[in-house]
Amino acid sequence: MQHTVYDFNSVVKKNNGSIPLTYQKFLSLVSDVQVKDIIQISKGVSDECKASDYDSQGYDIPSLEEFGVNESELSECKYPGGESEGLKRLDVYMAKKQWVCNFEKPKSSPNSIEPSTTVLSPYISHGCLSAKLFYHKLKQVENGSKHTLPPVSLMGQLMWREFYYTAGSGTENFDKMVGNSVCTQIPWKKNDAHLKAWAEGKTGYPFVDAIMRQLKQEGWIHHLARHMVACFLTRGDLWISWEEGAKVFEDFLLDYDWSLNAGNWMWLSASAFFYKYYRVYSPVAFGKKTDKDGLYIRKYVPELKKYPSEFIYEPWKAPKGVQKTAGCVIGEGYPNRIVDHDKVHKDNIQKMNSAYKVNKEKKAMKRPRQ
DNA sequence: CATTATGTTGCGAAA
DNA sequence: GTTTCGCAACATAAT
Ligand SMILES: Cc1cc2nc3c(=O)[nH]c(=O)nc-3n(C[C@H](O)[C@H](O)[C@H](O)COP(=O)(O)OP(=O)(O)OC[C@H]3O[C@@H](n4cnc5c(N)ncnc54)[C@H](O)[C@@H]3O)c2cc1C
Repeated sequence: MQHTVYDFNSVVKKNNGSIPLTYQKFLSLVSDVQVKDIIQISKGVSDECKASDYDSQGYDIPSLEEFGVNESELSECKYPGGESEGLKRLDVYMAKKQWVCNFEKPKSSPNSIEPSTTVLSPYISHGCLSAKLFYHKLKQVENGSKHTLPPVSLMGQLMWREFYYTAGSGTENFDKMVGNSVCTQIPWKKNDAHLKAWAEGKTGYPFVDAIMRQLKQEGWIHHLARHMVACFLTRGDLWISWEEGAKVFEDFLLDYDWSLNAGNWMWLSASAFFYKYYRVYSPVAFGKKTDKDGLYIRKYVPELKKYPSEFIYEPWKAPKGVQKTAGCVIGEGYPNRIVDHDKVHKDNIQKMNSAYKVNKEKKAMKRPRQ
């Protein structure tokens, strides 16, 4: 039994003992692997395996009340747990043949009010939904029809998961920078005030704050929303270690997964797998592409609800009068920006540049010419 | 060994 | 309005 579609040990073996460092390389390694059918378990627990008190309620999952949680104080549960819910969700999406066959991840929206991707991740991460079952259902839906391809297709998404599992399983200290052979060493700085502002959704950048608040409230945010806030915390704006961000994600993501979280954080911080560090997300421009009027911001940062669309992504630019009319003065009802993106992101590109230089020199030292 | 093609998903100014 | 280029050159895999 395994948690992945492919056996990552044999993938690594096939690659002469080292992990594939690119997605395309990974795909080529698994291209001729026949994925076995899933095992159907239809029977219940057989009688001889049942303890004498099998039917007693003593082994039931404790209720929220027993954990000391007052259910009425919780916000709506958007993604209820369990296998039945996971299978139901899988069925809903697999029934949309057109949608699956046209799926292109980079074109999906990070800030739609309802998720633009499947949100199967919490179920897959918790073992409520088998990655192999997802694989076979997807093959079935794609079969015979024209469809998009990895990396952008829905199947491609599942392959990203396989890719990161392979990398994570074959790399020491994969969830850290130090001692991690695939991770570029970058001199991140500690800044507890900035880290706290980021984690609480109080950076003063409405799009970033909306995403962090959705994460806290609902436990799931879109992949590109993760890009936005991960870039902002690390190489884009705050220059704080990706490990700090990963810890916050671990606390709040319903779909938290050791390999996927660490791997994607390294990607976003241009520490591994992705290297074009001058591609920096703008907290003002990025969200506008898919949500010009900032409806998403208005939902998760309600103090800005009444702002005109012109200023919803950069409320500090609104004249005082407009701020007052909208019922929220910047610096009082909503925080001032903790950094100036236009300035710091340029400085940070320079810092990335020198970090890469140092790394290159170190690598050259380690492997002198034979 | 050197060279070259490729890479999920940036942005903003210039042409 | 659309395409191209700068950021300043990235790493990896293939040849
Ligand atoms: C900084 C950062 C941290 C992340 N941390 C996690 C995490 O802890 N757990 C987690 O499951 N995903 C993580 N992801 C990956 C990705 O964002 C989520 O898997 C995806 O958004 C889940 O939504 P979905 O099920 O609707 O995805 P879909 O687009 O519907 O994809 C289907 C499935 O493919 C897999 N998948 C999709 N995208 C990725 C990806 N980039 N990498 C690996 N597998 C992927 C997931 O299992 C997902 O359920 C992270 C991404 C970033 C940028």
